[in-house]
Amino acid sequence: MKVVQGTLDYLVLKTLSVEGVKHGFEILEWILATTDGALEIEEGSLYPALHRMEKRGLIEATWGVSPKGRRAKYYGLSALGERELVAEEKRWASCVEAVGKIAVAGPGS
Amino acid sequence: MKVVQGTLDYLVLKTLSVEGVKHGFEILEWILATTDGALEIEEGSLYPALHRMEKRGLIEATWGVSPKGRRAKYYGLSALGERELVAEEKRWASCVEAVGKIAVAGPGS
DNA sequence: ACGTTGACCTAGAAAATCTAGGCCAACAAT
DNA sequence: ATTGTTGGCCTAGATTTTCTAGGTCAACGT
Repeated sequence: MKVVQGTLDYLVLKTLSVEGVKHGFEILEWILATTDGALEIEEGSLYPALHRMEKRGLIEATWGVSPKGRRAKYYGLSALGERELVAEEKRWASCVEAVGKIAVAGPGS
Repeated sequence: MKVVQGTLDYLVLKTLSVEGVKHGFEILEWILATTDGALEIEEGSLYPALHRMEKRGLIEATWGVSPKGRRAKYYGLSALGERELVAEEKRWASCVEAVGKIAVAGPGS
Protein backbone atom coordinates (compact mmCIF):
# COMPACT_ATOMS: atom_id res chain seq x y z
CA MET A 1 0.00 0.00 0.00
CA LYS A 2 2.98 2.26 0.60
CA VAL A 3 0.69 4.84 2.14
CA VAL A 4 -0.61 4.80 5.66
CA GLN A 5 -1.21 1.80 7.81
CA GLY A 6 -4.60 1.18 9.35
CA THR A 7 -6.77 2.11 6.41
CA LEU A 8 -7.09 -1.22 4.67
CA ASP A 9 -10.05 -2.47 6.67
CA TYR A 10 -11.86 0.76 6.04
CA LEU A 11 -11.12 0.62 2.34
CA VAL A 12 -12.40 -2.93 2.02
CA LEU A 13 -15.54 -2.26 4.03
CA LYS A 14 -16.26 0.83 1.99
CA THR A 15 -15.64 -0.98 -1.27
CA LEU A 16 -18.10 -3.72 -0.38
CA SER A 17 -20.61 -1.19 0.82
CA VAL A 18 -20.42 0.81 -2.38
CA GLU A 19 -19.96 -2.00 -4.88
CA GLY A 20 -21.81 -4.85 -3.23
CA VAL A 21 -20.54 -8.41 -3.25
CA LYS A 22 -17.06 -8.79 -4.71
CA HIS A 23 -14.24 -11.28 -4.65
CA GLY A 24 -10.68 -10.57 -3.54
CA PHE A 25 -9.11 -9.92 -6.89
CA GLU A 26 -11.92 -7.60 -7.85
CA ILE A 27 -11.45 -5.61 -4.66
CA LEU A 28 -7.79 -5.07 -5.46
CA GLU A 29 -8.50 -4.04 -9.01
CA TRP A 30 -11.35 -1.78 -8.09
CA ILE A 31 -9.38 0.09 -5.45
CA LEU A 32 -6.44 0.43 -7.80
CA ALA A 33 -8.61 1.78 -10.60
CA THR A 34 -10.74 4.02 -8.41
CA THR A 35 -7.73 5.70 -6.89
CA ASP A 36 -6.00 6.04 -10.25
CA GLY A 37 -3.22 3.75 -9.15
CA ALA A 38 -2.48 5.57 -5.92
CA LEU A 39 -3.48 2.71 -3.60
CA GLU A 40 -1.76 -0.40 -4.83
CA ILE A 41 -2.63 -3.01 -2.24
CA GLU A 42 -0.74 -6.29 -2.34
CA GLU A 43 -2.44 -9.65 -2.34
CA GLY A 44 -0.32 -10.58 0.65
CA SER A 45 -1.95 -7.73 2.55
CA LEU A 46 -5.47 -8.17 1.35
CA TYR A 47 -6.08 -11.87 1.91
CA PRO A 48 -4.97 -11.87 5.54
CA ALA A 49 -7.07 -8.76 6.07
CA LEU A 50 -10.13 -10.45 4.58
CA HIS A 51 -9.59 -13.45 6.84
CA ARG A 52 -9.24 -11.23 9.90
CA MET A 53 -12.41 -9.39 9.05
CA GLU A 54 -14.33 -12.55 8.33
CA LYS A 55 -13.24 -13.96 11.67
CA ARG A 56 -14.48 -10.78 13.33
CA GLY A 57 -17.80 -11.20 11.57
CA LEU A 58 -17.56 -8.00 9.56
CA ILE A 59 -17.83 -9.71 6.20
CA GLU A 60 -19.23 -13.00 4.96
CA ALA A 61 -17.82 -15.24 2.27
CA THR A 62 -19.33 -17.64 -0.20
CA TRP A 63 -17.56 -19.56 -2.91
CA GLY A 64 -18.68 -18.97 -6.44
CA VAL A 65 -17.43 -18.68 -9.97
CA SER A 66 -15.93 -15.51 -11.39
CA PRO A 67 -17.02 -13.97 -14.70
CA LYS A 68 -13.88 -15.50 -16.18
CA GLY A 69 -14.83 -18.98 -15.11
CA ARG A 70 -12.53 -19.45 -12.12
CA ARG A 71 -13.50 -20.32 -8.61
CA ALA A 72 -13.66 -17.21 -6.46
CA LYS A 73 -14.58 -16.27 -2.92
CA TYR A 74 -17.23 -13.61 -2.81
CA TYR A 75 -17.35 -11.30 0.17
CA GLY A 76 -20.28 -9.26 1.35
CA LEU A 77 -20.80 -6.85 4.22
CA SER A 78 -22.57 -8.13 7.32
CA ALA A 79 -24.77 -6.02 9.56
CA LEU A 80 -21.88 -5.84 11.99
CA GLY A 81 -19.63 -4.76 9.15
CA GLU A 82 -21.93 -1.94 8.25
CA ARG A 83 -21.78 -0.63 11.78
CA GLU A 84 -18.03 -1.02 11.80
CA LEU A 85 -17.86 0.93 8.57
CA VAL A 86 -19.62 3.86 10.16
CA ALA A 87 -17.12 3.81 13.01
CA GLU A 88 -14.13 3.57 10.66
CA GLU A 89 -15.52 6.39 8.62
CA LYS A 90 -15.60 8.61 11.68
CA ARG A 91 -12.17 7.50 12.74
CA TRP A 92 -10.70 8.37 9.37
CA ALA A 93 -12.50 11.69 9.12
CA SER A 94 -11.39 12.78 12.58
CA CYS A 95 -7.84 11.75 11.81
CA VAL A 96 -7.76 13.73 8.60
CA GLU A 97 -9.29 16.68 10.38
CA ALA A 98 -6.75 16.50 13.20
CA VAL A 99 -3.77 16.26 10.89
CA GLY A 100 -5.22 19.15 8.96
CA LYS A 101 -5.18 21.27 12.09
CA ILE A 102 -1.48 20.62 12.52
CA ALA A 103 -0.79 21.49 8.92
CA VAL A 104 -2.73 24.70 9.10
CA ALA A 105 -1.47 25.92 12.44
CA GLY A 106 0.86 28.87 12.15
CA PRO A 107 3.37 30.38 14.60
CA GLY A 108 0.78 32.97 15.49
CA SER A 109 -2.01 30.56 16.32
CA MET B 1 -2.07 7.66 18.66
CA LYS B 2 -4.99 5.32 18.07
CA VAL B 3 -5.38 6.76 14.62
CA VAL B 4 -3.40 5.78 11.56
CA GLN B 5 0.12 4.51 11.45
CA GLY B 6 2.70 6.31 9.37
CA THR B 7 1.78 9.86 10.23
CA LEU B 8 3.91 10.45 13.27
CA ASP B 9 7.06 11.49 11.42
CA TYR B 10 5.06 13.91 9.35
CA LEU B 11 3.39 15.36 12.43
CA VAL B 12 6.68 15.89 14.21
CA LEU B 13 8.38 17.45 11.20
CA LYS B 14 5.44 19.73 10.65
CA THR B 15 5.33 20.72 14.30
CA LEU B 16 8.99 21.67 14.30
CA SER B 17 8.59 23.51 11.03
CA VAL B 18 5.66 25.54 12.31
CA GLU B 19 6.72 26.02 15.90
CA GLY B 20 10.49 26.06 15.67
CA VAL B 21 12.72 24.34 18.18
CA LYS B 22 10.87 22.28 20.77
CA HIS B 23 11.59 19.50 23.22
CA GLY B 24 9.82 16.15 23.29
CA PHE B 25 7.27 16.87 25.97
CA GLU B 26 6.34 20.12 24.29
CA ILE B 27 5.78 18.34 20.99
CA LEU B 28 3.36 15.93 22.63
CA GLU B 29 1.48 18.70 24.37
CA TRP B 30 1.36 20.91 21.34
CA ILE B 31 -0.02 18.19 19.06
CA LEU B 32 -2.56 17.20 21.68
CA ALA B 33 -3.72 20.78 22.16
CA THR B 34 -3.68 21.71 18.49
CA THR B 35 -5.82 18.71 17.54
CA ASP B 36 -8.19 19.29 20.46
CA GLY B 37 -7.20 15.99 22.00
CA ALA B 38 -7.73 13.92 18.86
CA LEU B 39 -4.09 12.91 18.42
CA GLU B 40 -2.90 11.59 21.73
CA ILE B 41 0.60 10.35 21.01
CA GLU B 42 2.29 8.24 23.65
CA GLU B 43 5.77 8.95 24.95
CA GLY B 44 6.69 5.40 24.07
CA SER B 45 5.92 6.21 20.45
CA LEU B 46 7.42 9.66 20.28
CA TYR B 47 10.86 9.12 21.75
CA PRO B 48 11.78 6.20 19.50
CA ALA B 49 10.46 8.20 16.56
CA LEU B 50 12.62 11.18 17.49
CA HIS B 51 15.66 8.92 17.75
CA ARG B 52 14.94 7.35 14.36
CA MET B 53 14.58 10.74 12.76
CA GLU B 54 17.70 12.08 14.38
CA LYS B 55 19.63 9.06 13.13
CA ARG B 56 18.31 9.74 9.64
CA GLY B 57 19.48 13.36 9.94
CA LEU B 58 16.03 14.87 9.67
CA ILE B 59 16.21 16.62 13.01
CA GLU B 60 18.99 17.84 15.27
CA ALA B 61 19.08 17.76 19.04
CA THR B 62 20.72 19.90 21.69
CA TRP B 63 20.37 19.61 25.43
CA GLY B 64 19.03 22.61 27.24
CA VAL B 65 16.87 23.63 30.13
CA SER B 66 13.10 23.82 29.92
CA PRO B 67 11.08 26.85 31.04
CA LYS B 68 10.29 24.87 34.19
CA GLY B 69 13.93 24.37 35.03
CA ARG B 70 14.39 20.76 33.96
CA ARG B 71 16.90 19.38 31.54
CA ALA B 72 15.33 18.89 28.13
CA LYS B 73 16.39 17.83 24.66
CA TYR B 74 15.52 20.43 22.07
CA TYR B 75 14.90 19.31 18.52
CA GLY B 76 15.09 21.40 15.39
CA LEU B 77 14.52 20.68 11.72
CA SER B 78 17.56 20.14 9.52
CA ALA B 79 17.76 21.06 5.86
CA LEU B 80 17.23 17.40 5.05
CA GLY B 81 14.25 17.39 7.35
CA GLU B 82 12.69 20.29 5.53
CA ARG B 83 12.94 18.45 2.26
CA GLU B 84 11.54 15.32 3.86
CA LEU B 85 8.65 17.36 5.18
CA VAL B 86 7.72 18.42 1.67
CA ALA B 87 7.74 14.79 0.58
CA GLU B 88 5.67 13.65 3.54
CA GLU B 89 3.23 16.43 2.89
CA LYS B 90 2.67 15.17 -0.63
CA ARG B 91 2.43 11.60 0.54
CA TRP B 92 -0.24 12.45 3.05
CA ALA B 93 -2.20 14.62 0.65
CA SER B 94 -2.22 11.98 -2.04
CA CYS B 95 -3.31 9.35 0.46
CA VAL B 96 -6.18 11.47 1.70
CA GLU B 97 -7.16 12.22 -1.86
CA ALA B 98 -7.10 8.53 -2.82
CA VAL B 99 -9.13 7.41 0.17
CA GLY B 100 -11.54 10.21 -0.61
CA LYS B 101 -12.08 8.78 -4.06
CA ILE B 102 -13.10 5.45 -2.58
CA ALA B 103 -15.45 7.12 -0.16
CA VAL B 104 -17.10 9.19 -2.84
CA ALA B 105 -17.43 6.49 -5.49
CA GLY B 106 -20.97 5.30 -5.97
CA PRO B 107 -22.40 2.21 -7.66
CA GLY B 108 -23.04 4.33 -10.73
CA SER B 109 -19.52 5.62 -11.11
C1' DA C 1 1.36 -30.54 -24.22
C1' DC C 2 2.61 -26.30 -22.49
C1' DG C 3 2.55 -21.72 -21.05
C1' DT C 4 -0.24 -18.07 -19.26
C1' DT C 5 -3.70 -16.07 -16.56
C1' DG C 6 -7.00 -15.82 -12.70
C1' DA C 7 -7.67 -16.50 -8.13
C1' DC C 8 -6.49 -17.89 -3.74
C1' DC C 9 -3.23 -18.83 0.03
C1' DT C 10 0.72 -18.54 3.64
C1' DA C 11 5.14 -18.00 6.37
C1' DG C 12 8.17 -14.94 7.80
C1' DA C 13 10.16 -10.18 7.66
C1' DA C 14 9.78 -5.34 8.48
C1' DA C 15 7.98 -1.34 10.51
C1' DA C 16 5.25 1.59 13.61
C1' DT C 17 3.00 2.21 17.70
C1' DC C 18 1.69 1.10 22.41
C1' DT C 19 2.20 -0.89 27.21
C1' DA C 20 4.30 -0.59 31.06
C1' DG C 21 7.44 0.09 33.19
C1' DG C 22 12.08 2.80 35.09
C1' DC C 23 15.39 6.87 35.98
C1' DC C 24 16.66 11.24 37.86
C1' DA C 25 16.43 16.16 39.17
C1' DA C 26 13.62 20.05 40.81
C1' DC C 27 10.44 21.68 43.67
C1' DA C 28 6.75 21.76 47.45
C1' DA C 29 5.14 20.41 51.78
C1' DT C 30 5.60 18.88 56.16
C1' DA D 1 15.41 16.60 56.47
C1' DT D 2 12.43 13.75 54.22
C1' DT D 3 8.82 12.68 51.43
C1' DG D 4 5.86 13.16 47.49
C1' DT D 5 4.91 15.08 43.04
C1' DT D 6 5.98 16.74 38.65
C1' DG D 7 8.70 17.26 34.43
C1' DG D 8 11.28 15.17 31.18
C1' DC D 9 13.64 11.44 29.14
C1' DC D 10 14.31 6.55 28.18
C1' DT D 11 13.70 1.40 26.80
C1' DA D 12 12.29 -3.63 26.25
C1' DG D 13 8.93 -6.34 24.63
C1' DA D 14 4.23 -7.02 22.74
C1' DT D 15 0.99 -6.09 19.23
C1' DT D 16 -0.60 -4.99 14.82
C1' DT D 17 -0.41 -4.07 10.00
C1' DT D 18 1.52 -4.52 5.69
C1' DC D 19 4.79 -6.44 2.46
C1' DT D 20 7.94 -9.99 0.26
C1' DA D 21 8.24 -13.85 -1.84
C1' DG D 22 7.04 -17.44 -2.53
C1' DG D 23 3.38 -21.61 -3.62
C1' DT D 24 -1.11 -24.12 -5.46
C1' DC D 25 -4.49 -25.30 -8.81
C1' DA D 26 -7.76 -24.97 -12.65
C1' DA D 27 -9.13 -22.82 -17.06
C1' DC D 28 -7.89 -21.40 -21.34
C1' DG D 29 -5.23 -20.68 -25.70
C1' DT D 30 -2.05 -22.46 -29.08
